[in-house]
Amino acid sequence: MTIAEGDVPVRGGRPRDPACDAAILRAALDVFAEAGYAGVSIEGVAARAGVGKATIYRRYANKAQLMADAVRCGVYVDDHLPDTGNLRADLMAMMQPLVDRMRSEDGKLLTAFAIERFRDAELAEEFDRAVIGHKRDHLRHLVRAAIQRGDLPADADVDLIAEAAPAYIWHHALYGLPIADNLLERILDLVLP
Amino acid sequence: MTIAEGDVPVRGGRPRDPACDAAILRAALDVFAEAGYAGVSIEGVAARAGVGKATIYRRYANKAQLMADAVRCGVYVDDHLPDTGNLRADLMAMMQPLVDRMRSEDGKLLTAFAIERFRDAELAEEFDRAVIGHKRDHLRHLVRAAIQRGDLPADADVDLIAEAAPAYIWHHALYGLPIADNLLERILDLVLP
Amino acid sequence: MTIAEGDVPVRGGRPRDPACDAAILRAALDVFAEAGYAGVSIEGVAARAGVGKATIYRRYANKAQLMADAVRCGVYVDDHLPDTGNLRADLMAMMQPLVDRMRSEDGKLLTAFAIERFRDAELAEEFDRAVIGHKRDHLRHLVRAAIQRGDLPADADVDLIAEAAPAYIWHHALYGLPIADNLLERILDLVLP
Amino acid sequence: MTIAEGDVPVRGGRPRDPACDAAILRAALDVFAEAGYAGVSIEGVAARAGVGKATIYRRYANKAQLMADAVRCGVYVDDHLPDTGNLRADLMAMMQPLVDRMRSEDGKLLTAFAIERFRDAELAEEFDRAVIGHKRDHLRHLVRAAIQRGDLPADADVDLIAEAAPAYIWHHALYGLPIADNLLERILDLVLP
DNA sequence: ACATAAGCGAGACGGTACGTCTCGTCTTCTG
DNA sequence: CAGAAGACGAGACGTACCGTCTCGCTTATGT
Repeated sequence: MTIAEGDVPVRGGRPRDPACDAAILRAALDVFAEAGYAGVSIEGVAARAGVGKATIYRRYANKAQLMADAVRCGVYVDDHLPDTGNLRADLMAMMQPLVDRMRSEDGKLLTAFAIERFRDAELAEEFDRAVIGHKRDHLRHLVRAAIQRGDLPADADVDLIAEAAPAYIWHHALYGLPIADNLLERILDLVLP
Repeated sequence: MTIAEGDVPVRGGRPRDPACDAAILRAALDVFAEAGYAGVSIEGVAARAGVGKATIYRRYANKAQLMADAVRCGVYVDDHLPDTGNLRADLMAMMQPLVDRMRSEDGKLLTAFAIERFRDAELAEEFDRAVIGHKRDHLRHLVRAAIQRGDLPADADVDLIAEAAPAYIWHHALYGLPIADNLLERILDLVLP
Repeated sequence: MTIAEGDVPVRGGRPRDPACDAAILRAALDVFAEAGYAGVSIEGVAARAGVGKATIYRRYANKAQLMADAVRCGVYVDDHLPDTGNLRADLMAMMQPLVDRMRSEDGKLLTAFAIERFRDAELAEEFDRAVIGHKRDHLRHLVRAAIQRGDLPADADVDLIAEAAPAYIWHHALYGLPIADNLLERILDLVLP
Repeated sequence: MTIAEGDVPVRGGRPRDPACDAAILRAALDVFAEAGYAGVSIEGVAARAGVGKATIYRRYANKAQLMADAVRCGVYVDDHLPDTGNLRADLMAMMQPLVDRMRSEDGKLLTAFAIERFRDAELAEEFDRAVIGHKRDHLRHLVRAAIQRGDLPADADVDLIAEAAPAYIWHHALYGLPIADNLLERILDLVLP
């Protein structure tokens, strides 16, 4: 499940070359890391990947979709959506990988991409659809389930609790505040009873 | 301090037409509001401003500089730093104006400016020094004072409480989440006891 | 052999569209005839031809090359280089078409182009390389062969005899002297024994 | 009669600075010599002359007029019309000065002037009336006189013989062919018996 | 003597065109 | 049929000049 549109195993004909998939994503991330989003061009990615332009356009409708998928596959891949019945543990499991990645070398890449995401409505939409959306939904689901269980009061603010970790983490990243190892724990200490 | 390069009034030659300065910035902001950053083109701005392209390039080296200045000029900031001894009231007084503007037409502009701030280290530094910095400091000061007064427990997480409102507000703005009228109250309900 | 650079059919890739070749040359000549060389702009030609600018620049490096080829293909095409062993007949066969064209409506166009050729070193070079050069060479070759055969004395002035027709014809055209039907015959009567 | 519009010493105001006239023409000719007609720009000439653009536009409406005047001022003509009864000697005496100047530094200038002459009907008429016209007439007169004397056969082609030297010389100049020292002699050898 | 009027260097102004680049689509050929 | 190669129409990029228009100054003349 690497390619956004899922695999379309059309019948007949030569199958898509998985080596191309990889080469394209690899090249896209490399170029982005070197030159920023504005410096990415489909032609450049194609050349670097040793691939024809059509081979990219056969997979992605445009640059935004390509980059959204590249970032997802390259640095965002933990698609684990835990649901153990322990809200705090589930939130930790979901968000700690993001904190870790933000503290690593990938942090800068991720932040740079996020910023581009804000500038380009198309890119934002693609990325939210492909990567962020169902995580956000799951966060809300976890909080609501906790209320149902009685672990949170009935009038708890579902949205704010669910968004707490992303909001604080990105706020730190964007404003260059240090992201401590225990940042996530402190956030949850603050917003969970 | 409107135009990026400062005023270089060199002597000799016809002076720059201030009406052009205004028309360019006005047009840049208009186009931006309609089409987003990616939708801004120098040619479009020039046409809309009724100005030659050279008249823009005489002032700005490229789109990035133009938009940085446009958005900077389109953003004003008020500077009220209340300190009444009531933490919740002070935080409300400080942050509600930001919420209000975010909900107004200016919201897009403010958000755009923030994004540019993230991209441009120089802009970031200048802006933090001139506008953000002492607000952030004051927020921390208010929280610490509340602890001192015993209004907050001694082990309260100063940084997270102080940053709560900005973090949530910008998070909502950047991710396009609706900013409700009572957003600030809900945030304070969550992070203050 | 319409396009200057010869056909470079490299393998792979979509081949150049011959319809574009034609549309471009047609449009270039039309615009030139209407507005003169100075009035020709690549953008105008592209628009008139219903073609992207890049499609022209893919074929010609600049306006000079385009116009050189356009004139060659449009009004200069008789690439017949006769060599029958009869000097006078060969010279007649080579040059009479030019005289005829000079006497026709195309004459003005041709003259206008020649003048531009003189003003623009780049255009001159392009045109000589693509159109004039091998004709000039062939003229010299014919005269030398005639000397070899003994049809001309051994000390005949190869260059002047070879250039006689072009020199007189262009002289008449440029100075607005009437170009008589039998001009070429009179020239050859004068310079051939 | 140096400046196109003649001198209009209207009353009042500061008079035109003759030093500017000179500097402009000087610079125009210099730039022309270095970069050719197409390489001349008013801005370049102004800069080289140390003069504002308006100071040029006050004198000439556009580049064509500037260059026409520049080249006109750079060209002088001598007016010796010999008639000794020796056709060959007279033709030599009339045309050798032109050959000599064509071989000198002035050659480019003369050629440039001729080209401008072809483009500008007004300039052409003026120049033919003032300079070329009676020379052309005199050439014909000399040839006809030679026929009368029996030095040329009765059916000699007056026009072609009379135009031979100008035609060949200008042909060489315009096409960049080398103009040899003995070019004129060779021409006369060819067209005179 | 001093207002009037124009010339002057400098350079901004609204434009046009340049030649380059990338976009996303479309053909053709090769494996 | 997938893939590489690359042509295609479209249109923005940043640059260079065009010819016009202020600026603040200088330089003669005509009262």
